[in-house]
Amino acid sequence: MPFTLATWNINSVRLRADLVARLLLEEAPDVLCLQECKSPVDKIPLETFVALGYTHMVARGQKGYNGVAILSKLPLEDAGAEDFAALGHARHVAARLENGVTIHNFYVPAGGDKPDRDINVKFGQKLDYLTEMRDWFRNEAPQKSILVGDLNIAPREDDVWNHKQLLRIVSHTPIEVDHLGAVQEAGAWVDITRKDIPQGQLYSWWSYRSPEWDAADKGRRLDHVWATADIANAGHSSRVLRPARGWEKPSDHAPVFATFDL
DNA sequence: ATGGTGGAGGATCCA
Repeated sequence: MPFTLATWNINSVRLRADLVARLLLEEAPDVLCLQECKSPVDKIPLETFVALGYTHMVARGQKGYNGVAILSKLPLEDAGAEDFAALGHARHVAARLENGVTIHNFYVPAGGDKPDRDINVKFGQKLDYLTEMRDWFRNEAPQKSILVGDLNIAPREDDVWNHKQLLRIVSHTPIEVDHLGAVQEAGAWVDITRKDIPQGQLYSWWSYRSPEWDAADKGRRLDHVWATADIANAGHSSRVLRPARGWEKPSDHAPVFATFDL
């Protein structure tokens, strides 16, 4: 049966609870993974989502920053959370569906402005976070798993609006792309979005600082859906809900969808 | 090299 999942960096789940509700109403994914909730778990407006049939949630939160949540129409079991690089941040949570599929929801550190760990602690933390993700998946050998989230890296040339111009911009530097590739390899993860949409420019994020985001289209594909081979080998399809970037008071990210034949 | 916008929380920190 088809199973539809979406991932969305919401940039404050409390400020944009109405946008989340709109997405759930109009698109009705089975599961919605949110990042940057910027809220303690007990202040997430769960009633709004429960009223729309999303009666299950697994989340980790903190005041003001970070925060990840998995909303679901289907029962979920909390499958834990990791604190890679010991940052003390709510950047990961996992949940298990009754069919045994595990969902990992990640918000990888953005990494600051300068792509040099000697002068920018945040860049070093981002690389360390990815290295610990890699080591963890090397030990776990994930199966029947889906990994989604704002990974804050656009790995391919056609994942950014201008490859050459962004080579020294955090999110597209070769060292970040290498680190992300090592995570992918360690878990034998398949990039579902790019399996389904292999050709052409594809973005999920457009900066607030760029007016005319739609016309200028200076985007990056920072939001990802990966799956292990047992899931990826069955049928699947993907899309980016770009219009959501143009909704009133939008997040700077658009939701990424994947539908699997589970 | 710089600044551009937006969220949290009430000064800056973060993206």
